[in-house]
Amino acid sequence: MSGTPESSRGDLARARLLEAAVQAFAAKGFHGTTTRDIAAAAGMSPAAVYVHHRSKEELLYLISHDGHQRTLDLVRAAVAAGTTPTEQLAEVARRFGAHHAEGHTWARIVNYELAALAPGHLAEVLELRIGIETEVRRVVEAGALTGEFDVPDVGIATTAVLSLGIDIARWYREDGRWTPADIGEHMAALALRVVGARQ
Amino acid sequence: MSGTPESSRGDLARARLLEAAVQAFAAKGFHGTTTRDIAAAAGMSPAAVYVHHRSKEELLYLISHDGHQRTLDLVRAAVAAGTTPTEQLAEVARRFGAHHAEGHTWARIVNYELAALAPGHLAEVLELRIGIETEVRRVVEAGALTGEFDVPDVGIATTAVLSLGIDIARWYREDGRWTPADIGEHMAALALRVVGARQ
DNA sequence: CTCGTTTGACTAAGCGCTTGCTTACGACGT
DNA sequence: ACGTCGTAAGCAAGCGCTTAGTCAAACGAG
Repeated sequence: MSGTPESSRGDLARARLLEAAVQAFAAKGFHGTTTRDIAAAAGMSPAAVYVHHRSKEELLYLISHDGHQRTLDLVRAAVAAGTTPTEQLAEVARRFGAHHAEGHTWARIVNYELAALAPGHLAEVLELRIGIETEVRRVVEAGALTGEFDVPDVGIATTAVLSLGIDIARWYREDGRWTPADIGEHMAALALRVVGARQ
Repeated sequence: MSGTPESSRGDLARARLLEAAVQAFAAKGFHGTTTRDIAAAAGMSPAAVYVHHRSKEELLYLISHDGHQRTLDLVRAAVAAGTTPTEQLAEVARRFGAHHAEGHTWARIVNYELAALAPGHLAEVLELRIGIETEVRRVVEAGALTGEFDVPDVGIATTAVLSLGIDIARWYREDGRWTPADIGEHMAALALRVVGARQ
């Protein structure tokens, strides 16, 4: 019991290393990053990584799991914030898009470094991904059922909405001319067009 | 002057190594792949890689450059195959989508391994990417001008069309329920919705 | 309050292994 | 006999991770 559990000396160092790993993995990929890179970016010696984390892969897992969990929570909150499928889909796309622009750094890791996860960790993360996809699919299905949407193929429409959001992590630049909020608005409009929503 | 230039012994080995590199880079990423992986997949010794190619990075460059060039050619041909922006955009999305599904393996490398290219090679490849984007943007702009399309933002619409195609490389599985041709058809329809084309 | 002891954060050094790539040298078709 | 194609062996560098130990802060007995 030494002070608040969030701000102990060790926890701070752990978070600093994690943030350094996020930047490095996003810029150079998991395999392109060395543990010495991470340590240097955190202003510590190479051995410090192993004081606070079990392995380089564990750092990736922590980033990936946390990123997926937060995204799943965000999507569920967006669905809960609307009453009709149209409202729900727009809100999901808006928040999902803004989230991926704002957090494009970790989003790159979350979406493009899955292959570097250990089998057990990958399985855990894939379940969260299925959860995210399922949430979106349900909204699309509901809209198709009420006739609000016109979707030739629910799977393609779901994938397309997710694609538009995920791919933001690939093309987004902070010095570009759109803010995350702008992108969220555009994504909401695009998602409604993709599902053929009645205007 | 020894036989056809395409089928000499050396050229065959070169192509075999290149194909092995495509499979390996796509599965494990550039930095996750070793030159021994590539040699083994081509059924040769580790040193054989360097008989036919200058470096591991050169293999990536050859794959990336060729992939981009073929995509640019494909987009230009698709534009030339239509007369109105609506026809042109549908054809671009159709061929672009089918191409990315059919060639999802190299498409992963082409779109997600840019950071591993040497600076000079990267610059060359980025110019081809700009060419591809420009072709699509011109069609979107033309449609907006004729009133066939309803686009609040040309940049976002262009990016969205490209996103839908590029992201196929991430999610496409050969054992899924859509063929590349199916995906091409869906992409054509989705692209028209994205730009608000009059039906 | 004092002072030896404990605890946790951190590092210098380095271990065993793998990496991209090179060198020296055979094998084989023409 | 010659040039092309290929390999066995290995080098220097870099990799993930470990070990042994330093140091400052926290602690508890007297």
